[in-house]
Amino acid sequence: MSTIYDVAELAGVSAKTVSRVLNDDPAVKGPTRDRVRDAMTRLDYRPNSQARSLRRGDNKSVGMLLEDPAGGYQGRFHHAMLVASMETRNHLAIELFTPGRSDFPREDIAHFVADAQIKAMVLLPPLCDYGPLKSFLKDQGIHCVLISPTTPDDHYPSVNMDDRKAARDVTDYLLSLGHRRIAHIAGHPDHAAAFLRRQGFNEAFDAAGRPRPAKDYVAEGLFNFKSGIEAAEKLLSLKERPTAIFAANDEMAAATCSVAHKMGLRIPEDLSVVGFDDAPIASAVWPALTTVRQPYLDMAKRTLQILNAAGDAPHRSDVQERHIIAHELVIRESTGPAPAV
Amino acid sequence: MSTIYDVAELAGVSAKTVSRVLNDDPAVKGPTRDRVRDAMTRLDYRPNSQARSLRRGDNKSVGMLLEDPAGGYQGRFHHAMLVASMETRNHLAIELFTPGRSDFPREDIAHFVADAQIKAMVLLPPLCDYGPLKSFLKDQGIHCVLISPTTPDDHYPSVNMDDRKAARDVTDYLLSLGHRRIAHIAGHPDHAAAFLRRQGFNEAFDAAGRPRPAKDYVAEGLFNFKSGIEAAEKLLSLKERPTAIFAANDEMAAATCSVAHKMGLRIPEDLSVVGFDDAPIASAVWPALTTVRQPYLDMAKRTLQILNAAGDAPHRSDVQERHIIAHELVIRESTGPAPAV
DNA sequence: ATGAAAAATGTCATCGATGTCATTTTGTGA
DNA sequence: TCACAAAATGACATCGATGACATTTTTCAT
Repeated sequence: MSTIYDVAELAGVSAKTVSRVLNDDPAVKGPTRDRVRDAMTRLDYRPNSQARSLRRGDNKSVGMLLEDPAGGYQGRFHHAMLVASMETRNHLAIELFTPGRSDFPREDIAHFVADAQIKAMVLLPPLCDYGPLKSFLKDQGIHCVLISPTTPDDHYPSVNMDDRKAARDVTDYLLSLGHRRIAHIAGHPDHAAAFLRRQGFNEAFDAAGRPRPAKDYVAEGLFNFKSGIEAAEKLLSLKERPTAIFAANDEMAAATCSVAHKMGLRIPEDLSVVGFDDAPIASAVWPALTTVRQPYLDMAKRTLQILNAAGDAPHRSDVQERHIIAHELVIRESTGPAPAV
Repeated sequence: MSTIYDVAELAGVSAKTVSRVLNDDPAVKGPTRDRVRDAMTRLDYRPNSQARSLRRGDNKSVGMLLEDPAGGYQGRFHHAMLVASMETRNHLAIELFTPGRSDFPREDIAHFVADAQIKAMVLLPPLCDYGPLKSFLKDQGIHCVLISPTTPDDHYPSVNMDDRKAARDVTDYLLSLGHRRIAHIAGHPDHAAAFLRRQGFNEAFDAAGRPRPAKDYVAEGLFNFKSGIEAAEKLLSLKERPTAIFAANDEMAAATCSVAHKMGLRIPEDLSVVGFDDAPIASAVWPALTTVRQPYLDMAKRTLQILNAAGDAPHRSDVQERHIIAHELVIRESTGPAPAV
């Protein structure tokens, strides 16, 4: 590997001048700059990032604690962060957080932060609501961004999507298709998102000046396939059978489709189904699900913007910084006009 | 952040001595060592890893190129690598490889390697068989380990599981349960693993001194659910219906279960089904699938062992280094004794 | 008790880049 | 043409750790 000195020698300048070229210092002009550039190319020179950040004292690594880097929400957000950090040239360091093991692996985390020279940390649900972890990081003076936390935090900014609004959009859409008998399969009661989605669902009726669906039109699910099956069976065997079902996530929506098919109902002719998340399963099932796309990539990009900008202005702890990223209603084949009565 | 000098001052020794304690140099003894240790604790000192590897010139970062860090095989291996690298205290750096974009992102990869100070790279299928990438890395002098490559490489060691043997184990097991009409759903013809699994399947019959299954007992699949459905439908409508089906992966095995159920066959009473991979779907379906567990974690551990040992002895290019990691047959509820005729 | 070997610790330079400040070169107006 | 400010470049110290080598302290045989 060639160093800045090799380049300097080849270009016939001092190392400092090479450094200036590297950092786009406007002081270096014309022919000198070109000679240096040329030498860098010829030697296939790459700056040593360790030496660089040792001297500068700064650091571009962003850390992320994950329980399951490959699965579900975390997996999809992880992917988005990787894409986003390629663009911003941030380095993303992943650490597994295994809550099972010992009470709270402070030592591991401290080690991780020091070892990977972490500048800041990204916390996803449910970790972003885990008090001991947050206060530990606060003590260590580590900046964080929280992704869709249940409770906002005074010290750290958060990046969210608007679950309530998204659920309302879904419901508005179903209403606009002429549906009047619209049921909801709610998510796990421990998740704030489940609550907000249900709220948005109800709100749409209020705004449209229609009565909210009867109590038996809202079934309790747990965000998984199995609970979706049970909820759908309950809803679809009501004497006033709904013409549309909005499930709080795609897995339960897929379960709903499967129950409907078993009962001989056609989708979307007899029943419209909407999911939430735009998880892989949403396009894998037939018919492909109408759903809400979680704006993972935009959330990841914003997260990095926040982190890269941090330090420019000190954080004001009297302002809660909540970033709301726009979602998108993805209309596929599982929804259609309400059946004629 | 405190430095080695702060510790030295507090302990009343020189920085070098602190360094010695850090590196477990046996030269430092008794009270001195204790004083230093104590000072480190009091200051919550963490060595600066950048300074350290700048000086040492070595580096513990292991790079991994992934197309989809969250999905399928790559996602599971990624997870295993994260677990394994926590133990060995290696840092794992992930870079997305998006073959779609431009012909071949040499510049991105070179940048990644330099920027993350990569010591070595781990390549998964199908990247580990991608010639241009491998020769590029060779030119850059980067050490690699290939995971389950289709064709072994003279320059780089590989870590594999024995697909042939595993398939044979599955088939032996089915034979031992008394099954005689055993069918196979093969995998995607482009994958070496598909070929090897089919080979192992056949071999079991040879070894048992039985005739190999008729040609129509081997259906061609593509490793996905849909192709599994079609293959299973074909196999289960043969007049001599098989009593056991060994699918080359779990998705196709799950598809087989679903077809069997639709036809009113009970599993395992009427039909035994075996998958391969022990993917999440294997335990998600009912009944849970008997399958072969890919030894992801052991493979990941071995990979890091190889990389951490590399450099101790130079690589001999006349020896192909192939590491075979033991798999495991996971017996669940989808297999049982052959039905009485 | 004494000297030499062994053990413990310290000094200084160094890894590759960049900040500070000094020096050289260039450009400008009289 | 010359003085002098401005622009371009360079010399040197530095970030935090460790290697090479020097120095001090201990140990032990005689």
